[in-house]
Amino acid sequence: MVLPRAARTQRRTRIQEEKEEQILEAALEVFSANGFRGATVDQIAEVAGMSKPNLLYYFRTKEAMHRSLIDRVLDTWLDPLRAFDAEGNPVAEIRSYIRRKLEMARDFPRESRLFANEVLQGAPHIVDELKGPLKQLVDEKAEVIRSWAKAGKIAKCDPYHLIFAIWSTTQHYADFDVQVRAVLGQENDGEGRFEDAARFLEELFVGGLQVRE
Amino acid sequence: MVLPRAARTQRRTRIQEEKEEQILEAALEVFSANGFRGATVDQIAEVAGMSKPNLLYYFRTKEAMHRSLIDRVLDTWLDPLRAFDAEGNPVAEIRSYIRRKLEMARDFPRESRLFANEVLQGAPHIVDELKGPLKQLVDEKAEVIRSWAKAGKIAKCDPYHLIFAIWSTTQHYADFDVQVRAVLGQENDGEGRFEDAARFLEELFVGGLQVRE
DNA sequence: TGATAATTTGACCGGTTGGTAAACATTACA
DNA sequence: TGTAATGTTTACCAACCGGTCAAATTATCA
Repeated sequence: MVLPRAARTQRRTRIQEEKEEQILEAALEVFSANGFRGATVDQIAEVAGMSKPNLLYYFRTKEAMHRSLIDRVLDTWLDPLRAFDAEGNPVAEIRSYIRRKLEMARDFPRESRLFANEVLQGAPHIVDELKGPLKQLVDEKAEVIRSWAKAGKIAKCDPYHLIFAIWSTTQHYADFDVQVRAVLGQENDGEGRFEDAARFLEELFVGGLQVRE
Repeated sequence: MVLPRAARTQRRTRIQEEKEEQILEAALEVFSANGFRGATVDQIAEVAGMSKPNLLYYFRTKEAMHRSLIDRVLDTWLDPLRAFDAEGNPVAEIRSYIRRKLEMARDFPRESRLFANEVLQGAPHIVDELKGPLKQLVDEKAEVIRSWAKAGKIAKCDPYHLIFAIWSTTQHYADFDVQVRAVLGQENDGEGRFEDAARFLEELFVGGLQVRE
């Protein structure tokens, strides 16, 4: 029988497992570098090392690949924010949130760019997720930040814009990597750059959120 | 004669002037929303209100339109940074730089997204400009910031990462607009949001750069 | 081992896309 | 006003793209 993947029963073959992983890896590579429209199925197939019809045997459409990737990324992407602990020390929590986000930008730049591509072009596939689960999570954590400010543990500030600022500054190193490299030059291209960025951002946010008169 | 636009003599017709403007306006709309690959010439022609061959009479290729736009944007985009004055008051200079960048994100979001799309996908058309003119300008201004830090007027910090942080936080409101809107909700959608962002960012950077023991 | 299900491939299809050719229309200007 | 240059349109093309199909190959397991 030649049932499409989605319609098959629970049990997944070893080959299915492997090939789907292979495909998603290739799709991530291609989508993140070219956007949804800019990526071609042939290209993904080539990177995945298989023929196009073979690829389409596992994912019936280009959209299906993309959705599968987006869902996976969206979920793990928010882990650092979920880890934000209301009971912890505010400054330490913010500091570690920044560092974790920055590590993700360093270790998973393709995932960041996949997401950036999507949002930049109006987030046609994920508006609902943004307005639903994402907003809900941010609302919740914003309340935590607000309570810290109220208790005088950090400066009074708009928690939403604080979160946006952390997102944008950290993801910048993945999404605008080419620009960052171009401006900084070849020297200091590896771990040093990451540490410089981490140090700067931590001081910026910790200093900027210090309670002042 | 039917010479292509680029090969014509100096003098440009009134019609050329008008139509090229019309086309670039349409191209900006379409490119910024869909990326280079995602945009189609037909789409641009429709938005510009003319037939595709007519459009291609003014810009011989899709690339030519894109390049023309990118060149224009790249130039005006750096104006705020050029205005950075070594002689001015450091805190005031940084504050006004942030505000100006944020105003650009508000007033020219399409230009910001055009640029973001380009860089996100590896900046294939503008790597040279990034490594050349852009790097040079940033190097120059970084030196100014470093001198301020040395003179004890602001906290010691990596000037490059400071500039990246200002770029990313401000442009975020143009590039990730959909996400920002989704998280903040409909209420407070207009000028208020802009003012909130401006106030937050100014305090963040001014506070973060304050000289401390 | 053999039969059945799962996997892989080459050939192909209809729609879209960037771009062209050439005829037609309009404008500028002597 | 006449005419040459400029501007516009219709019809079209070759390449590409997402996806299908049926036949061939390989894996699974009774």
